[in-house]
Amino acid sequence: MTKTAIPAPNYPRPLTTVDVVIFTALDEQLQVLLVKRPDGPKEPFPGHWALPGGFVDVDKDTSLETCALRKLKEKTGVDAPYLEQLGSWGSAERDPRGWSATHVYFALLPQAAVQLEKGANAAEVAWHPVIDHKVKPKLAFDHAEILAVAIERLRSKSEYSSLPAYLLPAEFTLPELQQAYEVVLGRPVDKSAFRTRVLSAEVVEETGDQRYTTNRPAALYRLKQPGALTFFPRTFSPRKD
Amino acid sequence: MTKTAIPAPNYPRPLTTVDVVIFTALDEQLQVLLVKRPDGPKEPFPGHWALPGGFVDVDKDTSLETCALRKLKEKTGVDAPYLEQLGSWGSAERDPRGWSATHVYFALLPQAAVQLEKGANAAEVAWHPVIDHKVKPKLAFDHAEILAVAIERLRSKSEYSSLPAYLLPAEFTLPELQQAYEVVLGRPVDKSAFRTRVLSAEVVEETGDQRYTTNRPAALYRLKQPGALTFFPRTFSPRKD
DNA sequence: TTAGTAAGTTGCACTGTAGAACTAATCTGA
DNA sequence: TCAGATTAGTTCTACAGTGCAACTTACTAA
Repeated sequence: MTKTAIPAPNYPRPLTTVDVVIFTALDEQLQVLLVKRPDGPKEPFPGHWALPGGFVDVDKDTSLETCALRKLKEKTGVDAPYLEQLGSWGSAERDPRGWSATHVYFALLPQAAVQLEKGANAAEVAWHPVIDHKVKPKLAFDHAEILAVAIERLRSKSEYSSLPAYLLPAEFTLPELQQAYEVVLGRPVDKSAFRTRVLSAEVVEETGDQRYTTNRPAALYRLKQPGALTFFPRTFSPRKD
Repeated sequence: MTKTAIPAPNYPRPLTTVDVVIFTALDEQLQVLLVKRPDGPKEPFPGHWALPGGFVDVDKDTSLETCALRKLKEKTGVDAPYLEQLGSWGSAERDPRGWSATHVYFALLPQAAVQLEKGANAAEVAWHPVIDHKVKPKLAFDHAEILAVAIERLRSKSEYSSLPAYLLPAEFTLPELQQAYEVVLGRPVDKSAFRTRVLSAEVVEETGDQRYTTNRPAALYRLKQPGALTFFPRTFSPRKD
């Protein structure tokens, strides 16, 4: 409490939680991080898979976003190169412990960066492939609905922005970036159109190095504005003036 | 409490509120509905203008969205033809009464439908023109930041969707719709490109009637899918197959 | 009947994409 | 050392959607 504090009215308060939808690209598939909920008679959805998250700690967390970053770091051990708010879900019924509202964030991670934390109070943590806007296991709470919205947001935003680049490490080749788009969008993308789009939008810049694999080497690029999204030109396109 | 209820952990809980950003077009300007906060020593931001909103009532409100609809109706007396979640803001500092999280919705209304409620517990309620992503008065809490995000969302979504149509009554002419876009986007829009866009995207359908004013009458249209958004074709355009 | 005004159409240049066919650089195995 | 396979990257053409300007149409008002 600060010294300017004003007493709050005494209404009953909903439970406040934060959940994070964490995406990565692995085995040429879009995958999402899930945790297994603990067993026990007083636990909601015991043994179900769920999105990582939990209660806001009004002492530890100064804001919803720092709370999301904390939960992300607890499960993956990394800071996400991209974190965005997805929305919030709240109702009397979604949690058997009472009226609850959850604030959902989604993050994109390069697979290489991640070392899943299985120690301590972390229950089982695993990547699950996203197939047809869903994962295989039945999820706890309303997390299946939340996940579907997250996937839809990721897909639609990838149609006109640099978002899928955050599934890759800081340096990548254009064919790798194209594949990230294809994994997210779930369809092939034309090579030449893709290259002109990305290069003319000035999304990336060359590092000067090349990646040598089994065939012709590919030029390496990095994002011009790491952490930010670049948008491709849209309709109602800008006038000349 | 339902009979399947599970006891909730005893953490201290943040305050939970819902705010609504209500837009309309009036006098060829984008305008937003604001309410004046009550005066009093135990009131935060006394006398400041603020977005309409307030605490979630865990007895009256079954979900965040019904709570938003309730607050909308309290201030305007109407059901909004369009309501969408904008996001949530939560931190230890944003409200002097303690750690609070607000869930923000935004709504679009035709001016004609609205009759501002000034009676009862409603304080002063008024439309304020949006100029340069801001309103004139200094707003309470972090509402200036929230409003800026709402305006930005409205603008960017209007670039590629039928969103501005919800600023108009159910029946409208194409020049009226074009003007709604111009008010929201803050720039002129080419007439012929606009018409081909709107008509080929099948956003609207003719009612068969015409609006007679002082000159050549204009054909009346209505939305083909009232309540839903239609999107214009975007980049990475669909393949032929 | 004519002038004025707003609704609606037409034609052309320009931009960005889809698609396919091409060239370039490397590795592998004979 | 050279041929074939493979992946990186380029070029060319057709086409769709837009920006812009000039045009036609339908009404009102004097």
